[in-house]
Amino acid sequence: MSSPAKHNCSVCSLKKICLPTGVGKDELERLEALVQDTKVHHTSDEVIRQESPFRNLYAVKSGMYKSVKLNDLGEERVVGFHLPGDIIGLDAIYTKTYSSSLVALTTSVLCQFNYDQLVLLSAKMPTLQAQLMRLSSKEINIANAFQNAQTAEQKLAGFIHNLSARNAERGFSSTQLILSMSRQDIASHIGMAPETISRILKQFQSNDILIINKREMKILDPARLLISTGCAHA
Amino acid sequence: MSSPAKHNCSVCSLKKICLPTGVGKDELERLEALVQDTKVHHTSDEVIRQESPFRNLYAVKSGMYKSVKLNDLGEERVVGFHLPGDIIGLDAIYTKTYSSSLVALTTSVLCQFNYDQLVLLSAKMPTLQAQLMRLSSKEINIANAFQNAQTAEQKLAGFIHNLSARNAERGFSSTQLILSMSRQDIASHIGMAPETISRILKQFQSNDILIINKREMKILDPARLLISTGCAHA
DNA sequence: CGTTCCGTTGAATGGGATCAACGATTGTGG
DNA sequence: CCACAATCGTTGATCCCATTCAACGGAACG
Repeated sequence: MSSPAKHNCSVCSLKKICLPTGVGKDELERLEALVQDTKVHHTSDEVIRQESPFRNLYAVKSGMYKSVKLNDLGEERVVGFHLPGDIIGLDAIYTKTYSSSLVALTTSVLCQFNYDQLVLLSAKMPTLQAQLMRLSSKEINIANAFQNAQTAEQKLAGFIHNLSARNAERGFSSTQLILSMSRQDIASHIGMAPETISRILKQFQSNDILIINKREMKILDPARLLISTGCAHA
Repeated sequence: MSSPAKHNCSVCSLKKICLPTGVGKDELERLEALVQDTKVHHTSDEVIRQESPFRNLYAVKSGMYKSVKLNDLGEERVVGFHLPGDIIGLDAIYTKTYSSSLVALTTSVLCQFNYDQLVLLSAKMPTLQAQLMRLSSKEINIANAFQNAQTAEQKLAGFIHNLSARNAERGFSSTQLILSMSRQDIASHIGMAPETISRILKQFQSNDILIINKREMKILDPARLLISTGCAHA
């Protein structure tokens, strides 16, 4: 299911958005020393089990993961997708148990930080403390992001736009996206039927807003995609 | 619009859920000294203007507030309601500007904390730092709470159940609720038409799940209300 | 006393879910 | 290596839930 791998925050391309952001060079070594494990996972590997006790925060080093929440009725819901640089587990600080399971969507690598040690270190490193609060704050914004969408078109456009923006934030292409997740995962995440995803993607294609081939998407008209989200005017 | 009022965390009934949680007695005085202002607001007062620069966190001392977000198309959306003890502004730490406006729903009181000073203080007070992270983490959970609901019935039941739980958390009644907000505000918050709110409340009443008179609600059958949320089985 | 907003009710419409079927892809085991 | 199963993605037809439009009584307010 997983195998060890080398880690080194100093040379990691994601340090600009990940935990080390704002942390000084010398201090970085102390943060690095705290990374207990860096593990490789493969598609469908379950990394975190929902309800298990909270001990670690995780940072995505490469690949993609999804968070899946199971309710008392046995219904599954994808609560989020995690890209490289994302911090996972911030919501569990309060609840003390992980609120969802974490599953790899493709071959992916995860860095692991023990939270108690992180807290001890951040007490001595104001920059780390500040970054922890910033990331936690960012997570609140992410969670609130999808509240605007009313129609299925707006929901899906918002999802794609968001994925595009997050890609850009990481220095990846904002127009060339690889959807590592299935249509069902997308549907579950934004709260609609997979059939509707299909139909609206088709609609976007016939309007020349994007081209999609299997799980490779090319955004042709970012401006009209943004308008489709219902968040901006023409 | 607002007038000064006395503040004193030590004797505040909300210290068990508010910022002071976990903070020692002597340390509490230093936190108290940091409260710059405690102001009284009245219905419809705008306390925070969306997009204004982030400087302070706020804690609700009494009453109720709503957060309202305006998008580029001029559409308004209620993104949250704030009860006594709630911390407001945690999402703005990342964005550096407030992402929504804050409006009083009734005569209410707010405590104001300068964030920079709070950070300086928390560097010396691990308990305060821990509470800031806990509260931020809690906010992530709140934002994710409504993702489960599919139907209008589930959304509204979830909203009422949530309000009831938050009331209980504060030592108030979990069955006797005062809805300080309008039906339109509720509708905007959970993403449905105010007419539908009316119809489903009527349905809940004829099923003897609750009784509602103007803005006073009495929950008769919390168990069946929970089932209506679609989060639990019978 | 008129005006405005709030809350409710009725009737009609439509958007998205649901059900069903099918080809394509992936994965499995003999 | 291939037959088979299972999942994925798409398309079509139907239905139902929630929005929309419209109207009205009541309360709050100036």
